[in-house]
Amino acid sequence: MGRSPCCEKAHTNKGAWTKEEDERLIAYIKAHGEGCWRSLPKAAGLLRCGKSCRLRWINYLRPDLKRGNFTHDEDELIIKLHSLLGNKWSLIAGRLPGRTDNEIKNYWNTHIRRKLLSRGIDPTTHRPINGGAEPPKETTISFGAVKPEDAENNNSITGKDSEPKKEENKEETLLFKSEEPQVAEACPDLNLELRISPPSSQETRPPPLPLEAAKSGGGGRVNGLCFACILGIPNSIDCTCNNNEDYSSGSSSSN
DNA sequence: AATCCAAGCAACCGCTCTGTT
DNA sequence: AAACAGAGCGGTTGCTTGGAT
Repeated sequence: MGRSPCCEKAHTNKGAWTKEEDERLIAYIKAHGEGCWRSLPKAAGLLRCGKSCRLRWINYLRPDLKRGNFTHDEDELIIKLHSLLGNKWSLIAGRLPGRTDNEIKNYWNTHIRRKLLSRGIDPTTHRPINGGAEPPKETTISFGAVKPEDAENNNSITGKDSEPKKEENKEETLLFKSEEPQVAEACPDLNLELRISPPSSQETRPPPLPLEAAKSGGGGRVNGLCFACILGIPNSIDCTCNNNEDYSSGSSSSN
């Protein structure tokens, strides 16, 4: 479609990053912020594509990255979120502070997939591998902090598979027929009527690690917050606590 | 000790989405 | 409304490393 390339490939390095490149990138971002990725390489004196710089920063150089092994709790949370969201790695990563989408995606493909298979669970459908073919049941997942009036609006989308379409205007209620009745089986403690908000910037993230909440299920509370609020889904119909105001005030800046 | 193979991870590629003109 | 540019996402690739033979 005649799109101009994101960079001039002939004069860009590829492959593994050198320490010097890392240092240049870190120094530049510390001094100027993340800004415009397209122009960053030139400004920083890097012979790299802007996309490459962005990826390197986000996946490896960012100071708030946790790195290291995933804990058992993180494993379980990833599984539950994946059963709800599918391969929406960035959304899943948004609920795991210090983890990147790429990291989670790799971890899923290398560890969790196998783990689920060994449990006799299909990692794609979260359904028992030998399980029967139950008819799809309707599941509601909502994205974004839905305003009451919006919730009333009929802007629900009905789809067929478990992969809800991307959020629209960050406020969209998705109603889809899940082919995954097994979600309830795999996670009987999860309230499937969830509203998932898009991941926001680090400052506006929900409180870290909603692990206890995930473990305790939809009804569980951590620090007085219900699971919906901990997932960054204030004002949802699933909210069972009274922290909506606190929450929305701190996480209103959307991306 | 050398070779082979599989697993893990970093990085790339192509596509889609979103904002701007 | 259409075209364009930039950013972000998900799938895939390929290199590195560690264990097995």
